[in-house]
Amino acid sequence: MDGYDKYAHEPFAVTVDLAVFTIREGALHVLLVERGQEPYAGRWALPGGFVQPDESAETAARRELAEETGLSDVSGLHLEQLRTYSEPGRDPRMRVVSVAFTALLPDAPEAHGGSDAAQARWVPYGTAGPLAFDHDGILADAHDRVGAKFEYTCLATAFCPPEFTLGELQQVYETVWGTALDRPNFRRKVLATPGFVEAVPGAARLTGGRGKPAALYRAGTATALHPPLLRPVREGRPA
Amino acid sequence: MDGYDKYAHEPFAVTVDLAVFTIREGALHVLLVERGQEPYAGRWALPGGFVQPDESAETAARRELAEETGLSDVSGLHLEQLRTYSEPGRDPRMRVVSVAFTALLPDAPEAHGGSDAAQARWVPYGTAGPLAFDHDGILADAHDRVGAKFEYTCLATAFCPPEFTLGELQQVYETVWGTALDRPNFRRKVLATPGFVEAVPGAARLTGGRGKPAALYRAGTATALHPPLLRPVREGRPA
DNA sequence: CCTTTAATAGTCAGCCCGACTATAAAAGGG
DNA sequence: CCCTTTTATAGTCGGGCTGACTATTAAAGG
Repeated sequence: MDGYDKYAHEPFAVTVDLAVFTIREGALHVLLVERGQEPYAGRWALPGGFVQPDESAETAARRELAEETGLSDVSGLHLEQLRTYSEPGRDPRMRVVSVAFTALLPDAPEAHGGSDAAQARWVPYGTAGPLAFDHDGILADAHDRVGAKFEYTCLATAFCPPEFTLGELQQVYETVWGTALDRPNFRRKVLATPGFVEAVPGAARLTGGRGKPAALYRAGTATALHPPLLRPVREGRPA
Repeated sequence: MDGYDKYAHEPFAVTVDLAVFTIREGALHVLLVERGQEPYAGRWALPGGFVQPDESAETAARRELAEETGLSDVSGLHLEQLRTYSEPGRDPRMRVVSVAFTALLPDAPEAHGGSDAAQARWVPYGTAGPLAFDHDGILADAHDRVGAKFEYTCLATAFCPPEFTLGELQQVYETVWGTALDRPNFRRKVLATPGFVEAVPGAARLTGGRGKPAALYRAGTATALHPPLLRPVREGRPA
């Protein structure tokens, strides 16, 4: 970081890009916006925007998250820096360095237009055509990261409402990993991990579906999973 | 990434900062440079520099790595993006966004001055006083990341020379984790993981120390560790 | 030649986990 | 009202990984 006298080149624009995930009807969805201008006019893209002079990338990301989702309070949502994308040609207009973030939402509020003219929409993961810029790569990296963190953190509860059943938590894992899990074993593992979930004192849900009503749980205080909850190895076809 | 008409603010300077680790005489060392100018004149700092207009942050990081270590070929070294630091006040002179990287070196070539005027030096991890800027935090984050990745990747071989003994590999783990490991169990685990290490055909080292000569191994082709090699839980005092 | 040192081999019990079966408690249909 | 369906929850059993530990081998040094 010495040698500031070298500062004799064009400066950079710094943006944030957001990969915002939620689960709707048992399927993983991503928040996308439709671009109205060139380049990539009409293509879908990750929401994002410029970092303002007085804010950090994290602050900018949370501000964009609030704007694009229309939620009034995004302070409790999981927001995590993914990595920074800085290839020289990634934006044809100018030199843009983008700090990518991943966010996880429990329920899916209908995306509203936000302050920008662009329309924001929830799209099932994998169904959107090629995205603008290098956003396909960013989105894939974000999905990989979330899947990997599910193994050794309690992150999955970020997809759940404040109170949830173990069946719902298991569906979150199955949706993100794309794998079926054994219900008794999943239950045993979650309950055996101290601080992962804690039982809600005197309640059990019944009205919802048919079948025995499930007990309700809240997210616990733990953040890491020791030992980890490894996803099953798919040995059918080694990818 | 829409709304480029908003681009009506001061631009950012983009730099890379490097946390370069190596192991010398059984102790973890970090590459640091001494600052010659204000601010933080005389303080130690992580090596780094500006990203040039025609290069990505990764390219800039590898270029800086070559300059600061004096190595002619850094193409095979492990270099990994850590995260980006963008707090508005982190550099008192101007708005600087820094992409931090972590690098791992097998042997420790004596640090030479590099192209900059600043002197580069290997310093035992933890012994350097408060570093310049927010580099203490970056260095701590890098150390955490390396320790965590040792659990579920084959990254530890990046600290080893091309051919090494299992005892040396174990010392790498013990140095980074700061924990003692059981030798037979470590050996069993490493050899049971396919692709972690592969035996060198017909060689055994003898001249070095007294005791039975150890077999030599090379880094394998595997990159991930399934199941992971978890570091022992220190239950003496819960940090 | 004996001791020291370090690598390697082997043993054994406990725990976690995958696979599986059994029971409980609701809804729905005849 | 009973019986089936559905889902949650409890329990079992064997294999594999792991921590703790002991034994053997092969060198160096006095």
